[in-house]
Amino acid sequence: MSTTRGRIDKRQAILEGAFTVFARLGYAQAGVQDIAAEAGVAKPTVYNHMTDKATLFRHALEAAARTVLSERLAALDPLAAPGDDLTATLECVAYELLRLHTDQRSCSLKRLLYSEITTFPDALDLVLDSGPHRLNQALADRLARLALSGRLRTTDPDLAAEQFMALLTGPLEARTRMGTQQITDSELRTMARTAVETFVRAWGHPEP
Amino acid sequence: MSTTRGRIDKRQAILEGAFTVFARLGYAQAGVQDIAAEAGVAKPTVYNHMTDKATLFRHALEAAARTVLSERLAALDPLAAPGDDLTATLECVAYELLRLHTDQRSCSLKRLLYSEITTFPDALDLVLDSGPHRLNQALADRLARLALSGRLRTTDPDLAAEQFMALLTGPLEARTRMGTQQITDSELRTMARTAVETFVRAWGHPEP
Amino acid sequence: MSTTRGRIDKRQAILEGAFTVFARLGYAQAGVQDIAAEAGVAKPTVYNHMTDKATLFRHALEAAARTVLSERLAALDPLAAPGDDLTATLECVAYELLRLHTDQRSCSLKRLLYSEITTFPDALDLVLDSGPHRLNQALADRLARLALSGRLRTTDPDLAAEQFMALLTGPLEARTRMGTQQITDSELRTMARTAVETFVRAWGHPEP
Amino acid sequence: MSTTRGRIDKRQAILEGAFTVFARLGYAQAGVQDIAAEAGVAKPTVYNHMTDKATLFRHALEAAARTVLSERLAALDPLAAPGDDLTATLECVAYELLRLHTDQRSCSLKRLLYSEITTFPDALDLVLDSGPHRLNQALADRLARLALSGRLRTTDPDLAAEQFMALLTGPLEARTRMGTQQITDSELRTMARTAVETFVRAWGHPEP
DNA sequence: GATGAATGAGAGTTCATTCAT
DNA sequence: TATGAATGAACTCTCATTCAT
Repeated sequence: MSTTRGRIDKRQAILEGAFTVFARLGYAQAGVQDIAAEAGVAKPTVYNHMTDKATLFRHALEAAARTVLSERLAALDPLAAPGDDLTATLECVAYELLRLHTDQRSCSLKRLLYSEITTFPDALDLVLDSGPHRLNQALADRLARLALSGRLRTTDPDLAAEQFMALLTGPLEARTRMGTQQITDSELRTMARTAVETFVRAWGHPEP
Repeated sequence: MSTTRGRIDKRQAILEGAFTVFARLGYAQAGVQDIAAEAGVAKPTVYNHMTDKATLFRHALEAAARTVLSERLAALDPLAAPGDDLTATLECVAYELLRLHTDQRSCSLKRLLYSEITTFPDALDLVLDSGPHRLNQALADRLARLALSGRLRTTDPDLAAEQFMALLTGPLEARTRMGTQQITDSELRTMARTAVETFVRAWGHPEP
Repeated sequence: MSTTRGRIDKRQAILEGAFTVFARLGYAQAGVQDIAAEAGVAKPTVYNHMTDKATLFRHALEAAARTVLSERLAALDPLAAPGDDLTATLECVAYELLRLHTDQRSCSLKRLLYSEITTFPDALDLVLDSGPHRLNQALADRLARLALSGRLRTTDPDLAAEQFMALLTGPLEARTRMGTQQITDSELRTMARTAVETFVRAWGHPEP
Repeated sequence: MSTTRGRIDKRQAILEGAFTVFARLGYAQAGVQDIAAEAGVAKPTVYNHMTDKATLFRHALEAAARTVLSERLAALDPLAAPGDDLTATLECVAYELLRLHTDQRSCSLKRLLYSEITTFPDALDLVLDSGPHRLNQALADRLARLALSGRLRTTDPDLAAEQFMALLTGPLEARTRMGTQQITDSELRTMARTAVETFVRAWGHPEP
């Protein structure tokens, strides 16, 4: 068992090291050497697990995307049982999503995707399909429930979800200088509040 | 004079060729050879004009960014003299901005920026500062005027501008698969209308 | 015992697999991996039997050389008891030798020797000494007996043997394109007859 | 012109260096590094002239084969105007051929051919066709003339040529240990005399 | 000023060989 | 004993960059 365990650990270490180095240097600049060093193994060991630098890249991307997605999905949980104060719940979710959108891994993943789209057109399928799309859909589901129970007045939950995410993350890009600048937690809360405010103004039920 | 002219032309050809090739292959994959070929000159000629591959990249990026910015600024012109139908004017501007955001050069520029942020931290200053920031500011100016004349009810034109752009371009990313997929013109118009609709609902003056 | 048996079998399998692969790819191109696969064992097992790739090569060569030599020696048997028609006997032996010289293993062995002479100068001692030399000597012995009994008129059986082999195998090289082209059996017979004819004309007793 | 000259010189140096190193180490063991060093140029320069290590090998082989062939053809010249003593002329030619067959380049060429036949099946076409075949044909032509003028009694000059070469070079292989051992000049002369003697005994006109 | 030729440095990939099981 | 996994060393080939023309 320990053998298998060791092998799995090494594979994991390689994938994580690969993502780290790719994120730091970009695909082309990152050397397999560097990745091996980061993972604490020898270069050929990398090739024993992955056939290619390209394959390594794809797998590293996929693993990171999986993690990122599940974190974001988890952030939607509060919407499943919103308290009396819908706006507060939305702000809570919004803040959490913002926080996740600005963390290291998320930014790196986005950057890597953008940079290598042309070289790895198929990487999009690995990441996008199981990424934003699924998140949007999950969010739309929640919003649909809220609409059904009369707490939102949209008839197009997909659109509402899309615009919620747009209002939330759109400003992020400029403020973080495309993910290069950290942003204070309080500013993050403000952004969440602002976005929710506009969202509610546009889609919220005018409670008398 | 013709010599000087030829020199300028060559410089221009090199910059454009560079941007084309960088966009196609990314910074690291693009060879100076390829760029020289694309520009129709010999490799050392490139070095006679630019000291470095890095310098070449920066200049090519800068030139492209200038073009992109001026196009976008021009798209805001209708807002200077909006007709009676504000919504229609906004939709017109929105559509034009969307069109510009989805064209080849814009997408390539964005991709290149994302990919090389870590390698060229200073490229952001060249592009961002004279890019989205200035566009946002110009848009905010227009919106402020509209607010002053009572046609919008915001007191924070910067925020309004930011959210206008967010509602507009946020959905773009998913729909064009990060710029890799073309999008039909009619869909573009729908997106413009949808964004403006929500924007007006949130910020428009409730005309009785 | 079965263990010992299995071990011996494995050793044999490794040696044969090694020769096969070396013959197919050459020493340097042949991977120990390939050899292990051909022999149906794992790579380290090869190293359990042979210390080195080089050692493996030497042993494989030696084994093949032994086989080849014994086959050729056996082909000389008819000369021990030549019938009345000496020419016919010679042709028979000649044909058999030619056949052996053109078979797969012989050609491969020759090729391997030539290719790795510089890398394995000692391989010559393993193969040559117990190869052509011994064959030549055996043939010379037979011819000496024939001379003694008056059926050949040479006084230098070594020379006669050498020239017999030369006349026989010299044309082979060109006709088989250095062993790459198969040759029809009838052509083989013709070549045997032609060589013997000339040999007899030069060395045969002018039977009145 | 000097530029062109320099380029040609370098190309020549590379080809010669390549042949030298390939001969010394074999195709697979020879590093492009080594070849470049031998030629006195940098590694990439080799790649500027030849696309591949394989291409380099082919060209080097071809060049060497051309040289070897022309030398051997020149050795046949005396047969064009044989003096009164045909045997002497034949011995002279035979000796020269032997000498050429035992020189460094010839042996190396043969070794390289044998070693890489499987990897470079087309190399045979480059070398053989313009090699032994043409030599055999040229020799056959000379012998045909001699037969016509009544100084040989063969009716099959091709066969005679083939056997002449066989008698000459067949013993060479064993005596030089496949080209690894030098051979004294006097032994070379003896071998030439012996071969011619047998040849004349078989094909020569029985001068009364 | 523009170019063909040359190069130093370095990348990905493979392989013979060795532990640990 | 036989093997899966790991590694150090080496190799082919590429590229940004610089002379000499």
